[in-house]
Amino acid sequence: MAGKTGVPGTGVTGRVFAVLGAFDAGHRMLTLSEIATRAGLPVSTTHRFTTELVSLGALHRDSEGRFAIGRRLWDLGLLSPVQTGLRETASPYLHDVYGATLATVHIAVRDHENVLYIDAVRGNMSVLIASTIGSRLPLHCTGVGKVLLAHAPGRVVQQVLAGPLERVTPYTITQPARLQRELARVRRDGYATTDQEMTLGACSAAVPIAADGRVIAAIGVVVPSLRRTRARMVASLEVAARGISRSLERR
Amino acid sequence: MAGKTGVPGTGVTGRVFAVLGAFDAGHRMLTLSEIATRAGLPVSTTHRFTTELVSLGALHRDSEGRFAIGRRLWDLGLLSPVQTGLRETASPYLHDVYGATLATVHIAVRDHENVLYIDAVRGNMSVLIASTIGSRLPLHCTGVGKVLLAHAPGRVVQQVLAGPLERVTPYTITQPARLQRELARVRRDGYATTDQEMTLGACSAAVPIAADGRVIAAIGVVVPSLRRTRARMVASLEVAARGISRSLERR
DNA sequence: GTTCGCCTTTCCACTGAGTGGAAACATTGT
DNA sequence: ACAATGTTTCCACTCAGTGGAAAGGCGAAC
Repeated sequence: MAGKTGVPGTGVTGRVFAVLGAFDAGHRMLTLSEIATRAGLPVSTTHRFTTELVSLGALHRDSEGRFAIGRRLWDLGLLSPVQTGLRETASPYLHDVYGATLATVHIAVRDHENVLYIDAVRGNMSVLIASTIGSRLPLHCTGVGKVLLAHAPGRVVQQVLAGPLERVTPYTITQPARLQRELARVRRDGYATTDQEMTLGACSAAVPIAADGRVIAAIGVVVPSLRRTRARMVASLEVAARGISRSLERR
Repeated sequence: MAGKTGVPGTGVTGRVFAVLGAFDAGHRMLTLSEIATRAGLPVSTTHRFTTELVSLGALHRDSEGRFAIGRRLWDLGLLSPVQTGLRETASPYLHDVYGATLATVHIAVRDHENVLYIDAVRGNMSVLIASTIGSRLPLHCTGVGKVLLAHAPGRVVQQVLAGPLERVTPYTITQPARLQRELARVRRDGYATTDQEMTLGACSAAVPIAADGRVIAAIGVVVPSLRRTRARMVASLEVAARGISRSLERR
């Protein structure tokens, strides 16, 4: 969450990225000295960098002198390959699921020991929700996270089971053994669910997306309750997941 | 289109961005020497930069040694503020329009003398289409472009009318006077249309999105023909545009 | 198998680009 | 008017960045 304060990184490049790294989801607009503090750099150095970055379009400076990430970086980010193909392919299918369920729909990939949301469709009046596109959440307490973890290499599973399982809500699974059983269930049944394990009042269901026989992503829905709708949700998701897999393979 | 070859930029920062700038929509994966050439830098220098950028997560290197934009930049790009708020707010409304029309739906802002697509919803079996998220197209031959141009500062309009109006298809408007009349019509009627001016076989309709009394974006649809559907398309778009404006204002 | 050509990686002596403390400047609040 | 805080400019020092060259790899051609 917090933006890696300190650690100036070895070269100039590292320091430039320390400046850029001062920005995060909770800090989208920063003043010069805030950047300096958060990046762990002297003000004058920071000033020089920001000035140059602004002239390069990597940063934007508003009329009040505050900085924000610029369009140039937005452009560059969109060229990141892994996501691009997947997102564009999956997007229509996410809408299909949304249309069928009116639930918030997500697609996510695993990024080390986190789930990284790469796209989302949410209605006008959907539930709350912690996840936005680009956000990272723990694997063990989200629907898509459980799916991704269940199909991750053993090494990763070990690491997650070993590292403390953060208790996000009273319902979060924090016992390694229980999580392990849950993961086995996910592999057996082909889908994962959560019940208020990440956000109170929110349940989720998720299924894997395969390509070349490997699970590369997961799609899921978030709803207030799964009581009466679990079967329908899972069915919708499975249809979409198959469609996405098929689209990915013919190219 | 092509990725700014040469121009090493003054400082180290400039050179780093020359490296990153070697990537564009047509060149998402590059080898070391390709980057060096496109960035106008010596190979050894490029090598040093790329190595450092990879370790920072700004670049990704695949198993065959080719480079691509990394996740770190994807993350950063998503923090770019202008788009973020607008995109998230508009997204559900775009789906509404898609649901009502089954046409490809776009939202775009003006970026200098281009239209910059910031989000899109397209169906499984939609028309072709040149625009992807993040792509820039001329203002004078797209629906959203005309809307944005019609409400742009006089200075911008002058510049576009003066600069040669690129003929993209045989139907593209290339006479300044005719474009000017068209813009007046757009302001009067509150919507713009195109008929195969950007892509053969594709027509579009678009309306402005206002915030604080200024036009800040435009949404539009792309369809094979507007003959029988123009009124419905415009109506759907107007409802969505009003909704987006309202959502933007209460915050 | 050998050779050629291209791409990548490592090395290192040189030097100018980057550094950051300090002081001047601007802005805001009391 | 004064203090406090944030921003910008300046400049002497030096260390980080530079890039030519050579070595190492890889694959295609012969």
